[in-house]
Amino acid sequence: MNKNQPLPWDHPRFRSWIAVARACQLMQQSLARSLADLDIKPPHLDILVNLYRFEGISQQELARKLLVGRSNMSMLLPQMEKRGLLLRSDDERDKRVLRLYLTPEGRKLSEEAMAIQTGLIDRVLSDEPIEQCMATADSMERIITVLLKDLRDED
Amino acid sequence: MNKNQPLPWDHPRFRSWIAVARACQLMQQSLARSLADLDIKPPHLDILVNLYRFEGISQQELARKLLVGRSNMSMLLPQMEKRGLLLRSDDERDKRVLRLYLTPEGRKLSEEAMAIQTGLIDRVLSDEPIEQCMATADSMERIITVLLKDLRDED
DNA sequence: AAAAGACTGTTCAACACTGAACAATAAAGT
DNA sequence: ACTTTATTGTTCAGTGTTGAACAGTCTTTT
Repeated sequence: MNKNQPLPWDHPRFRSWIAVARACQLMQQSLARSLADLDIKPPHLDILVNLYRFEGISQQELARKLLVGRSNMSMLLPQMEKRGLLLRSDDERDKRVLRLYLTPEGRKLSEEAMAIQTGLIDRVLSDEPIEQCMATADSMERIITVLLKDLRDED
Repeated sequence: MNKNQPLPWDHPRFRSWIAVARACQLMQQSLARSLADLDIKPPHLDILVNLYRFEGISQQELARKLLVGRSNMSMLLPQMEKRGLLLRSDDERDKRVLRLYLTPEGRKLSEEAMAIQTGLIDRVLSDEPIEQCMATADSMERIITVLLKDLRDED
């Protein structure tokens, strides 16, 4: 029976991925706590970071980058807009889309939040050699490519 | 300004971790689709795998392993019990705890689900050299240790 | 032009997860 | 023995996320 169905935890790639998933889950929880001081949660941070980097992005593009549904953005963004963190302005060329911009206040909060995130990552990864980090990054980017390709093929 | 606040994406460990998180998110979504055939979701799989491995575990211990709240188990387990996948039997030494056991049906479903998960991981990671996988696993396990220590220190 | 199809953002009902309050039980302190 | 403190599992209200249905706008086809 163990011949027909070898136990997954004897499988190196399986073990390896389980560790990745667990680490991610824990990091997410830790990040959530660290961000509580700024009164935002990880999803808000993801939004802020992407607006910081890609000014004028649309809600749709943002949702795609974050791998979430459009409806999710429709819930979070107005709430962040009311809080004065960002602006949603009509695109004149295409009246369907809303283009997103950080306010100065949003930009400031983004920087604080990114500092917290970077600090956390730095502290937790401080024992990992930099070459190992880069090698892992390369691996993960290849994996992301494969998975994104899967995703597109299913439509 | 870039001196005072260097942009995170120029920071190797940051970039590296973002890639890890993204890969995880995508893998989770892909797994959810693959599991749909068996009519279960990733949280159910996590439960099944742990019951498969640690027979007679309590709900509390299970929740701790999965890094979720006890209330979560109180929601999912009765529902899986009704489906005939597992049994919750009283512990005689301590009448507070419920000990969890897979039924034969649950065991069968677990094996099918694990086969699906292993297959997915294998396919997606097939291009990654095995040594790289092991090195990443070591990294991640160190990271997990650090984060779990954090978690304990906060109580 | 007109019609058909595609795309963007919104709404809503369904479901998932959490943390706090709770009841039952066990363990420790007095 | 009795009281206090801890632990286990449950319930519930609050919050987050999703996918489907929808209205408004563009694009393509005819």
